[in-house]
Amino acid sequence: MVSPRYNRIYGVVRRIPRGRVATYGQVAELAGFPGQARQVGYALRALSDDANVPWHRVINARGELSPRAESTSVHVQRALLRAEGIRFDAEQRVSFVKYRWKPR
DNA sequence: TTTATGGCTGTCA
DNA sequence: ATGACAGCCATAA
Repeated sequence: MVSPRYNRIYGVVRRIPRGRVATYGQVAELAGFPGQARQVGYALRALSDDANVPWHRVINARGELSPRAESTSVHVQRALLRAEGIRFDAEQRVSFVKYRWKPR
């Protein structure tokens, strides 16, 4: 059994459409925990592999992928995003103007 | 209970 | 543009 906030966070992440990205802060806010972006990171970190959550669509406020314990994960994440049609610039950053998820 | 550590973020030098 | 700092607070030990 997981804590309610985690479920809340997972729910928000699941709403991110394909080909779009959201920041940790944004997810935190939508989940009802403004300013707690870090907790979002923890929630995603604790996420099991078989869980149906597109964790790769969540990136940091700079438009970059957040490095995790596993150094390979960044590489994987980037591959997943590109597979969804998201482009990276020379700095390996995502354009929020184009891909930022705008929930209504 | 106290400490240390984080897949973050905004501000300032 | 890059680096340092300070808040947010849940987990693990």
